[in-house]
Amino acid sequence: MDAKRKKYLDARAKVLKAMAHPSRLFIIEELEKGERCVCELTEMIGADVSTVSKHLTVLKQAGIVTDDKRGNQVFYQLRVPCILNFFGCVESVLESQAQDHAASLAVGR
Amino acid sequence: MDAKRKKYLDARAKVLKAMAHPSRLFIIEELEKGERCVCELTEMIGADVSTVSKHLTVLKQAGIVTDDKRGNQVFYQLRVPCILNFFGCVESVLESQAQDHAASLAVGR
DNA sequence: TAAGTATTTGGCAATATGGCCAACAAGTAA
DNA sequence: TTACTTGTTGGCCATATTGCCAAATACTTA
Repeated sequence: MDAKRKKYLDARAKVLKAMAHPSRLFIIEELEKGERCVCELTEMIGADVSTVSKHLTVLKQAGIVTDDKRGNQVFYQLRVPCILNFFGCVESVLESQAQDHAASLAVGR
Repeated sequence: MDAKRKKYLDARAKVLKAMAHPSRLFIIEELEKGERCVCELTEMIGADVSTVSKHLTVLKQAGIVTDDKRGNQVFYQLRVPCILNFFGCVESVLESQAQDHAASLAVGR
């Protein structure tokens, strides 16, 4: 694997890694509906504000969201609108797992 | 966030997490072309066989690949053919980052 | 059976992640 | 100014990840 290929893979892995956490997926899905301030997301997630803020930093550094401070609050928004189409394939993976599980139950394994 | 939503997010995060590593992305891209044995992947990645084997275990447990032992060798294949379409959006994120970077250079920031 | 090849597993060390609390920064309002 | 609200940052701890080596397992072939 040459250096160019490695760089390509590193960049893509970084974006996926930023998405690969339940709270961060939640944030992404929520921002699909429109911008949200940190306090709203914190309320919905039910973790400490500092925790949510750090998740948002991860998403921002990965280039997935941008922020906009207005008065007291900071509003986050999705930077790339397609981000959720992205999940069609994750669904397929999950569905095929479910099928396997059903099949193994039927066979009695 | 209710229990059902949490379960949904956990399942999707798990699949993304399994993909979020350069060597595992490499494996996924390589398997798009057809099945490969562990020794071929190891050769291409240039890490220890045991390391590659563990990456494959991660992908298998996430439901992304399946394995098939034939004789001495174990061949891995993608379980879900769409897995690479999946990357259109990652590309968008990376491109928008690149644009920002170019813009900030132009402005002299 | 003995030796060789392919792969997985266990163990360990280094590093990264996630989440909480406390402290700080910035804005608003009394 | 003082007090309050919203967010971010630093510190700390528990846990997870990654990667290597060594050992074990499974097949094949001499």
